[in-house]
Order: sequence, then structure tokens, then C-alpha cells
Amino acid sequence: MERTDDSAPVRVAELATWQISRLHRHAHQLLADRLAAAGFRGYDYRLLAALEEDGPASQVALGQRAGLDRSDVATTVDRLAARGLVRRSPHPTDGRQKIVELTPDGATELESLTVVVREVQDELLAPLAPSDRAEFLRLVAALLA
Amino acid sequence: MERTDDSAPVRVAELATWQISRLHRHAHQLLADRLAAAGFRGYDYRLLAALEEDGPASQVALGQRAGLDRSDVATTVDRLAARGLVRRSPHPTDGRQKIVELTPDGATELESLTVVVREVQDELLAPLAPSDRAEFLRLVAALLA
DNA sequence: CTGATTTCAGTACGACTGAAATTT
DNA sequence: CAAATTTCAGTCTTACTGAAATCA
Repeated sequence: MERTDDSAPVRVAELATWQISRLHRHAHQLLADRLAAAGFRGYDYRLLAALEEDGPASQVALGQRAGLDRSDVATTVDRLAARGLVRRSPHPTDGRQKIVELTPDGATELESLTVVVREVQDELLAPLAPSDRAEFLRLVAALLA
Repeated sequence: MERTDDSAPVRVAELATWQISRLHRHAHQLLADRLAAAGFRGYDYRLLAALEEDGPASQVALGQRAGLDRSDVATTVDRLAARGLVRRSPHPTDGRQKIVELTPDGATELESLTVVVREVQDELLAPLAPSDRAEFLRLVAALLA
């Protein structure tokens, strides 16, 4: 019987999927808690950031950029528009589309959220030496490629 | 103004929290899809594996081992007991506790699930060279420490 | 009475689906 | 007609909370 290196019993707690899951929960909670303290949820930040980075867009395009489902874009835009942070206007020529754009208030709000998000990144990666941080991000990117 | 290396605008898509989130979804889907094909969900596998690894336990202890909330242990044990994969019996002396243990059927089922889970691990880490896999797991563990 | 254990009902967020309405 | 866009209502898993019931 051929046995490879990993023939030893694999405990659930040591599985890569499980470790990644724990890391995700850790990272997600750091971020979600800080966003919630500012009155936002994850979808809100993602959408606002996508709008700032790539400018106004239709809701379909926005969803692709922010990683949100078409359906969740609608409700997230609703929520943010009610707070005056984004504006939803009809597309000038295509009556099907609605173009979403950041308002000045939204841009201001996003600025302070960005500070928070960067702090979370630093806090998350703090246990690693600077060289290890880059290495970690490289490996994660490789796994996702 | 002092500027560190990361003074460049940080795109959401490049944030560590976001990359980790994507990696988690990738890993989670690989696992969840395979488990679902076998008729199980994540909670089921975690609970079964915890029972095999550390033996029978009260539901509180089991929850700590499997990373499940007290409340979710109850419903998960219900689900597995209905399929005859675990047995719930009263603690011999402490009337508050219920001891959960793996049945022979449960052990058999877990064996085939374990094969699936190992395949998922391999598939997940496949993009990395063997030395990089160990490095990756080391870095993840460091982040969680 | 206090504390531990289990259980139930309900909430929350993120992610997703199907179908309808509108317009191209 | 088909295809694209938005919107609505609903589902699903994971994770969690509060309160009741039982028992030590």
C-alpha cells in the first residue's frame, strides 16, 4: 500500500478548509464589528468602495464589481440611497438600466470607512512579519488563481 | 507627511479580508458541494468527526470540540440521530447531560466522508507547490494564534 | 437558590433562485 | 420575438441570542 506523507489521521481542527474557515470568521468579525459600529454592513462598504473605485455603473455591473448578487445590489442601493449616500438615476438612453453613483455625502462617509478598513487589515496581519505578510497574500492569490 | 509602503490606494479586491473571504468561499463550496452530494451539511461532518476523534461527549462539550453553538448541536444531533448515525443517551449520573456517541452506521458513513474531505483538501491546495502548502498552513496558523 | 445542560423559537448576514415587469 | 435589467419574494447554511425547562 502506497502511503503519502499525509497518511497520519487528519484532525478536523487541522484541515486546511477548517483553518481557512476560522481565519475567515476572524477576519470577517474584525471588519463587520467595525463597520457595524459605524452603522454599515459588509455589502454597504463593498458597494460604496466599488462605486468610488470605478465610478457610476448600472446595477448589474456594480454587482460584478462589488461581488454582490443582482438581487442584493437592489436592496443595498435602496438602503444606501435612503441615507443619501448613493443616487440612483435612469440611464440616459437605455430605459432598462439605472445608474448608481456616489453622492458627496457617500464619498465623505466612505473616506472614514476606508480608514477603518485599513486599520482592520493591519490588525489582521499584525501577527505576521512584514515579509510573511507579502508571502501570505501571494499564496492566497495563488490558491485563488 | 510620512507615508508607508501601502500608501497607494488599496482596492477592495486586493484587501486581505476580501482575499481571505474569497478563499473561504472557494474552499467552503468545494467541501459543501461534496458533502451535500453525500447528503450532509457542514455541521453534520464536523459533529461526526469530533465524535470519532474524541469519543462520546455531552452536547456542550461536543459543541466546543466541533465549533458549534450549543443550540446548533441540538438540532444537528437530532438530524443525525434520525438517520441512526449518532445515539443520544442520558448521562448515567448527571440527569442534565445527554451523551452523544457515534453508532456503527455513523462510523461507516464518516469513513467515506473522510475520503471526500481529504480529496477536497488536495484539490484546494493543488495550485501550491508542496513546500508552499506547508508554508501557507503555517502562516494561517500564525494569523489565528 | 445558584449554576449547568438542553431545548425551542427566533434573529441576522451573506449568498442565492425564480419569476415578474419593463425596456431594448 | 428574444435578450437585458431591475425588482420582489423567498430559500439556505452558518452563527448566534433569549428564555424556558430540567436537574445537580
